[in-house]
Amino acid sequence: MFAGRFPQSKPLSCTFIQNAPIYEYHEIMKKPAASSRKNVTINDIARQANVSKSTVSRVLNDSTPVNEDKRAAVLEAMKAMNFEPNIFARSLAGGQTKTIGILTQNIGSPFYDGISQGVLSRLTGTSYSPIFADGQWKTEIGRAAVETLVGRKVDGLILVGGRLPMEQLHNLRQRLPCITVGRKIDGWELQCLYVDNDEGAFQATNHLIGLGHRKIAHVTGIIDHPDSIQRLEGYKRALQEASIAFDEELICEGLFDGDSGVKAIETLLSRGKHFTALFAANDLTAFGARLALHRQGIGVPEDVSIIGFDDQLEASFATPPLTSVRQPAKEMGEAAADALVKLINKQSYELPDFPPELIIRESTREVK
Amino acid sequence: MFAGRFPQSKPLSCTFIQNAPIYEYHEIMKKPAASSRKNVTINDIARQANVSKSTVSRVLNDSTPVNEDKRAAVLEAMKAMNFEPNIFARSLAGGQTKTIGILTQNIGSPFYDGISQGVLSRLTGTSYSPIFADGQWKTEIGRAAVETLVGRKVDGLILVGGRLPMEQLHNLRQRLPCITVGRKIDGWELQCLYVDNDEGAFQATNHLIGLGHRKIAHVTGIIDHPDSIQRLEGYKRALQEASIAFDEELICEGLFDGDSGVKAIETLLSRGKHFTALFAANDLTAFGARLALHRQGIGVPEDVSIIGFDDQLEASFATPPLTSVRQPAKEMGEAAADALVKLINKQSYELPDFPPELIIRESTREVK
DNA sequence: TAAATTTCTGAAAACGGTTTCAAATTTTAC
DNA sequence: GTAAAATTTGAAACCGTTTTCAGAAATTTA
Repeated sequence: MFAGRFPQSKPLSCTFIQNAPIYEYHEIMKKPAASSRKNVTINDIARQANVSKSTVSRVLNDSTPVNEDKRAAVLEAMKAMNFEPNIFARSLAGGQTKTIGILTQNIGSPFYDGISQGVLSRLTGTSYSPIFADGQWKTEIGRAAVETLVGRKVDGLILVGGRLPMEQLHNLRQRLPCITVGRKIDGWELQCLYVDNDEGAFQATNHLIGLGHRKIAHVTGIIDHPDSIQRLEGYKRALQEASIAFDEELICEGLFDGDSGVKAIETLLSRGKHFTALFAANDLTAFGARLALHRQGIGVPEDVSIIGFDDQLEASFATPPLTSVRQPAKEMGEAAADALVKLINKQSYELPDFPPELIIRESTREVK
Repeated sequence: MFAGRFPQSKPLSCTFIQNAPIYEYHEIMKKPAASSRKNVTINDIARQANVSKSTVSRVLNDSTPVNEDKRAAVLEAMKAMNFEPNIFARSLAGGQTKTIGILTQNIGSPFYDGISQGVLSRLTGTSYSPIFADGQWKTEIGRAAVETLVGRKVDGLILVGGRLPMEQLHNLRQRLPCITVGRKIDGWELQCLYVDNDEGAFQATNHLIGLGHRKIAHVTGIIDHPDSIQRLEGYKRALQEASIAFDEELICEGLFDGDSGVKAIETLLSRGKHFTALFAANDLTAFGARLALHRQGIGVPEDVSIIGFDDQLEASFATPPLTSVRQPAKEMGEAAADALVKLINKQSYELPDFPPELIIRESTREVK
């Protein structure tokens, strides 16, 4: 697949002889004698501590009171023999799998990536391990991905974005604890973490209006993407509240990428529409637009103000630093992970609020 | 699959009584009566197909030839009853877990993120599910993370970056298939995917030299990070080959973030060092430097040329578009996933080569 | 056609835990 | 001091597969 781009100048190949890869560095690290690596089981512990395996199991799970002497003996044996319970045996026997499924939408967006990062970082160190599956923002693929995760008997599910129909979501929720991130679902108030896109777009647009701008262009994201729709809504709402007529010609359809910003500027200029500000559906698009304007000799923010959405890391270091709507992606991921773990363990929890926040930098200023 | 079980158009709940599904109509999705949601097992299939469970298992694994009639009967029964083997039972019984462990270093770097993405996307759709654990570029945490993954009996391991000492790596490799990405390890030629940082830095520096620059500053990454060290090496090597004396004062220590770029410029200016070009350890740092220069009224590329490293998405849309060393992160992740799956299944494979590639844009030009 | 092979197949034993159930022991109540 | 209740405990069943082992059936060979 890399044929064109990455010429395989030095193709290395690996051949197996009698199923054993050939290693060259034997002297460095001797493998612990394979035979003795037999896993320590609950039975070994039971024997060592002179109790039944039921008792060991009870100590392990703290499920039933156990006499203090025996408990101590068991614990000691476990420590001495370096016992580690077999996760698979445990889950087979009906327990939890200590596994959490994450459905991501792997589009390389800093927002969605940030969420995954937050989840991952918060789960590291707990007894839960995350299994990721990718929905690619496609309904069908997402459905299959969820199926995979459920098939792996995850204890809970974090759904990041995605397009699963409500029906399935409700169904899922009946079966196992779920938390959704980046998607607002009525009736799921307690299992839903999201930034109000509409509100963020409203704030952004309103900020421009407050600076005196009246001709505000907007580059949308992928047109049927829920985030795009809501951001467009917020933009419209702000205009309306300020009694500014919505002008179809100031809208350009984009794809959340940099090129969309470039093309949008070209389109707007070719339409001959005058505009003094631009609200882009995300930062990357804003960068593209800023570049295109620069090429046309149009200054930012002297001639045109620009606002992005995401407040990704690079926004602070753009020239000029980009005003943007901050979405606390990583924090949301962390909160989602925390909440799910509590939900699984039937503990009560609260979901913090994640209001969008307008970060004002130097790409916006009062209209000339 | 999902659709089959949970038909959307007509909300149904499915109850199994003596293995025969009985459908009842409900106006709203209702939870399939929890008690009766008994999973279909190999035994049910055996009964239905009138064979022993051993035979079912054989069909399932294609491990031993089975009479064509029976095989057909089994397959039919499996389809009819919508059988799905229990992964945990399978792994307990000694089989594979169909699980792949990924050790990431979650620093939010576009390069390392891209690798994870590539791995994830390539694994989606295969029978393997990825479990992620985060090493945070810390030896101890990484060690614990690997421990977790191994404890989950993953079939193979992808180690992305990280600082595990060689000893442990060799040890690991004895125990299960491993592929490392973004780290070069002698003796692991067949299990190692990396971009030659030294070479990339060399190309970058050399490009500047070719443009006539002689006073080339360099902002390093985190100083003891292997990538940083190698990039600094490449920079030095290029200078040396061009007989340009290495000047300690042109080096600024950074942290791979945007601020490092800003600070570096401040430092260089305060040192009163004259420089006509800057090679930054990564794009983000380059962005920061470009911004700081802009603030000082120093033009890029008119007065100072800048080169970054990573060629992240935003580089193309910076003002001016940033010349950078491309690392095909996602492709590497994909290749790693492919290779590991083959390694696990004892198939032979080849590792493509991933040479760094200098992407020349508009942030570099001939020295005045 | 009988003997020797080769193919299939099912019973039963793992795999490593959890959980039910009833017996054994200790406490409490009267 | 004894009956009743509560607390611990171990034996055994079970979770859903894979795998070994030996027997049955089909095929070859002599």
